[in-house]
Amino acid sequence: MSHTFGIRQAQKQKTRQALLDAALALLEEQSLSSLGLREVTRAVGVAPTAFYRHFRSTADLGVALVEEALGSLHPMIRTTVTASDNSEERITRAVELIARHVNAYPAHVRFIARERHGGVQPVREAIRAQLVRFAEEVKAELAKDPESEGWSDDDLLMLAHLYVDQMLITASLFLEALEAPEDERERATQVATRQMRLITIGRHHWLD
Amino acid sequence: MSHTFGIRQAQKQKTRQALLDAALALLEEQSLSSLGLREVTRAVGVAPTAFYRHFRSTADLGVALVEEALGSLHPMIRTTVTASDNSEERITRAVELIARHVNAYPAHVRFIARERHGGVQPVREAIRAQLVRFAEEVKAELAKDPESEGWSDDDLLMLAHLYVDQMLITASLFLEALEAPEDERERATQVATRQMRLITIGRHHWLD
DNA sequence: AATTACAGAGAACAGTTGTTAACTGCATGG
DNA sequence: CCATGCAGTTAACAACTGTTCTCTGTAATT
Repeated sequence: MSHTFGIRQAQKQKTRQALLDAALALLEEQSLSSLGLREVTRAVGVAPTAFYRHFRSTADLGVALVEEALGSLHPMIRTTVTASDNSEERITRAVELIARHVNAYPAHVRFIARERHGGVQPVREAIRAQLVRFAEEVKAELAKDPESEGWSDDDLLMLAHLYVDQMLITASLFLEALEAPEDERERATQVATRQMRLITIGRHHWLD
Repeated sequence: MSHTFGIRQAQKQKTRQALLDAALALLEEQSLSSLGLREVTRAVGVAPTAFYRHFRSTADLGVALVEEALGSLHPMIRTTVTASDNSEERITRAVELIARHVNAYPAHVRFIARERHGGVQPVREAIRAQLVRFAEEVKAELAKDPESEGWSDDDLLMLAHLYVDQMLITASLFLEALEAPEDERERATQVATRQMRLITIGRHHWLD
């Protein structure tokens, strides 16, 4: 589908992306449920009616933003949990990776954190579905680890969700400290690392 | 201040509360940043301009809602962490307490979860400040526990924040399952309990 | 070369919004 | 008992919203 890219299709996708970018920028200071269609088109510089050529409504645009934002988050989560010899090293690497991602895509992270419990139901559901997929991937990755021997499927999924939620909390923590002085960001890193470590310790002794 | 309650003051507080209640109800299907002043007054049945007698803006009303919502959450959190002999029993009691609170004040819980990362800065900050206070209380309660011997202040606070965040996650999980069939709510309880248990295990072995 | 498809523009609509001003009625304090 | 304070009303404003319909230019198809 859509393998043939004429000038036409290219231009359409270009303004579509411009609408998504403008919306994401506007959403730094408000929620999706208050984002106006005209507001977005005005920021892009196109007529309000052009919006309908790409999205049914701002809620529809929001769902598209979920795909974009969590699409970019996808590789991060997988790498985070990938097994390595030293588990302490894995933790610090994971936290650093999250910090790096927040620095690279702050608007995406903010959008997900904000709209996960936001006022637009289709968007909430889209985020929830993606997070469930993430948790399943994390579970599969955890299952490979020899440390997961004797774990039930339910417990693995429970731990996976705990990790996913903890990642979001950490990302949101870094986001709040984005423009803060260096020492506060360092403090955030320390807290996140220790929380992750405590969870990992709990994982080690789960089967006692 | 305001110990003398004439008929006048009583009526004022009555409509003020009516505005808060109406706003909270309207916020079940949208975010605060899209809540209109007229929308609220219409729901209460007063003139739009009456709004200004109580709040400067809807953001101001939001801050007031934070106090109300987290005021009712306050006793819950304290009881949750209160020490008891059996730590397993403490966990199930805590989870049950959260479930009970969500059932009793679903709108409050939804509001906090939604606006914690929402689009209105003063409200975000108010929630953050309250959660910091909660974490400090939890830390103080944890410090009393003989199990906290040898823990640094930083680590106690780190654990306290982990507990507070986990409570919010659990509350939000119960909220999503509020009108779901019984078996899904039971599953939510199981997941929440086991996550809490894993954290507690990590806490037990922290000083190894 | 002629025809079609379609992204985007333009204008107009009914309805909504926040905010200001001047008012009314009544509980309160002197 | 009278004067003041103030919660709530009424009316009006300019600005904004989402949506519909009609139109235009041009890339794609035949």
